[in-house]
Amino acid sequence: MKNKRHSIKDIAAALNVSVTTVSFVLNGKAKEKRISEEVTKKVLEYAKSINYKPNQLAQSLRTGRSKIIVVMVEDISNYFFSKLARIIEDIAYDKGYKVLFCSNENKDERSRELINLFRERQVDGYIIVPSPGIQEDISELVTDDIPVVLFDRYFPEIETNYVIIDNSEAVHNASQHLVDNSYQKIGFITIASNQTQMEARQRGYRDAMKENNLEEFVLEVPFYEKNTGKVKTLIVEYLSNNNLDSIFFATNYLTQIGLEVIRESFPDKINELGIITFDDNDLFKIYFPPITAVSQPLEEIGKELMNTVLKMLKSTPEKPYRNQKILPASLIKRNSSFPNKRP
Amino acid sequence: MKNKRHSIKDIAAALNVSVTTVSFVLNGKAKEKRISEEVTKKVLEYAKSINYKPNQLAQSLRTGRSKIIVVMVEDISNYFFSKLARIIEDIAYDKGYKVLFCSNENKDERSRELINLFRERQVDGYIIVPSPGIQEDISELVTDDIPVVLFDRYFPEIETNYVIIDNSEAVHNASQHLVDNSYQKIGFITIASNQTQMEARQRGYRDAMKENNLEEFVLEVPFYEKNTGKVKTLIVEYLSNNNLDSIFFATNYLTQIGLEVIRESFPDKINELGIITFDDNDLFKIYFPPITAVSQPLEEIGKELMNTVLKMLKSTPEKPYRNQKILPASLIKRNSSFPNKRP
DNA sequence: TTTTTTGGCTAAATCGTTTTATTTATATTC
DNA sequence: GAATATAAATAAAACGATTTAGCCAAAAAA
Repeated sequence: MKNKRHSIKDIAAALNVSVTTVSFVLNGKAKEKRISEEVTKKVLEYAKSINYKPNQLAQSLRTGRSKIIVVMVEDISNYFFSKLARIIEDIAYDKGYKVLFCSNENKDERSRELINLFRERQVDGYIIVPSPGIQEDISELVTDDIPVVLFDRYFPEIETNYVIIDNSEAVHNASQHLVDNSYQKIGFITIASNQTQMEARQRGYRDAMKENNLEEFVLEVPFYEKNTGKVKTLIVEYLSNNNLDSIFFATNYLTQIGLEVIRESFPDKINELGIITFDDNDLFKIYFPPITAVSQPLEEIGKELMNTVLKMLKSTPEKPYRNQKILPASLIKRNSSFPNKRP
Repeated sequence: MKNKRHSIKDIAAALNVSVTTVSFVLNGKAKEKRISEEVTKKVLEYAKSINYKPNQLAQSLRTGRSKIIVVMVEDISNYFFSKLARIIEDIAYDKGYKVLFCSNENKDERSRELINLFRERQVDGYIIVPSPGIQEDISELVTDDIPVVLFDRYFPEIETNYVIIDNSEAVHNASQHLVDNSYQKIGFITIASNQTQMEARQRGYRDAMKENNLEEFVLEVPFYEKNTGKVKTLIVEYLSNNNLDSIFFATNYLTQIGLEVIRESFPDKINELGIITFDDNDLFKIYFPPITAVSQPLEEIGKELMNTVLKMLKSTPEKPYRNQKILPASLIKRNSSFPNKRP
């Protein structure tokens, strides 16, 4: 019962026409290449009847296009990235592309490895959350005219397409929201990093504090410690030393650790501390208290990313498609940032 | 500066040897094919010097192997699946395979579409969370000797490899844990489905109730309603009509909705109702109260899955590799299932 | 010396497409 | 009637590898 796969050759043989003719017809070039209607019809019907599907590998080998797009994120198991992956996946399959997801763990070495791996495979385009030090590798892709779109963060010093959100604006607004709700000693817990998105977030916080003549309390924890123990200790100290009335967590990851710390070391504070987190999560909505979050427009980001790659694929080196998009984030206000609505 | 990619032909030309020779050497067949040490060395060195990387597409076209494995899950943005994806990704890249993730949304139509898509691409192996009605398509893969491993659930009626966990045992234990902590009116909220894993979970609950002479309270909500509204209503009714002292949620997805319902409609109950959920989530640990969860051994599942596919790839149709693995799940006991430790 | 073996290497077919250049037959123009 | 134009189709090269079958010279065996 093993029905062998059919090739264009089989069709040609069966119909007594040449492989070329079949190929032309199947690629919709019948008219242009002046294949008679009669033959065209015959080929199409037969192809359909045997359920012919072209061998994509052969096609790719010949055309140099693989119809595969790589999405490289920091960690695919992260809520933000996995939700986005799902959206990108849908759009891509819709357009006849497949998507390879991979995680670079924000490490340059791994990013490089992955990019090389994919270049061997002649992947058509890249959507990348760049780790801090891979400007050069990205530049190389760009000069080789391979479509790349960065997101979440970017390199101001190199000319690339990117889709990001207005981090500083988002944090600024959210900080102001805390102020408006009469919080006065607002802490900001972030990661020590000079990546654009983290700098922008911190800037947003600092600006808001300055505007309101409030003291700034910033805690920078070292970048992605594997064991969260150290980070926890730092947060405990920080919370003990500063008598804050509210905290802004600059990433989802920190929020999780932060909440854990609060639960373990300051359990009674959970219902009075104002809390805002960057990046939403389904569960924040049902937390006690529900947690106010800066929410990135996932749908829009996904669409914009895919659109950009697809347009780049269609553009020529002479007339490259340029798109540097900054989308606004929204603040989802929940109880955790209203003193009067607690818990 | 665009350094064109090198082909085997370039090497051959540069060294004045044949393409065949180069290929033999690069595939480690120098000895076997009696290529002199001198030539072997020359080729290897040159290949290295120009950083030669074979074109995988051409290789795949010729050999029929693509070094790609597909992982098809219900929804990649789901916590359980995305965590697992991350683990599988690591193992695969380590072994020289790439992984294509995709989501079938538990729909047969989509599963079929995806499988066909990938067969065109001559993907080497499949790891699949099967939607309810695709036995035939799976069977077809099996009879065509394409490696498939099912997981999370399986089809008892067809002979396939699979990696699952002992769902009934896990739920049975967890239910007993509730009983041991003096809960008496234990509800079980699940999805109306005859998939193996859901049936097993319900069986585990019912058996435990019977053994303890406790009444069974099962709520089956319709399968994956897109808008959660209906499900919420059902849960509200169910909770109002039965004066339960504890609830067992059969999936992560239901837990989220359930907690939302409790938060909205029975906010004071959150601190007395016993709660257990199937599938853990990072945030359950820091919930108020922290939620007891049945936790699947992600690492192990991932390893087992990849191992199985890889072994199947190495086996012959005459001597197929068989592996039907049932792994135990563990119960992570947190406050939500101890009346005396609340909240 | 002739035949056989073996060591070292390579030509050419193949995988399944796409695409360029060419052929053949018929119709049109001068 | 010869030259040209057009329609319809095809042969063959190419993409970049792997693999089968075979060549040739030197060494070993007869």
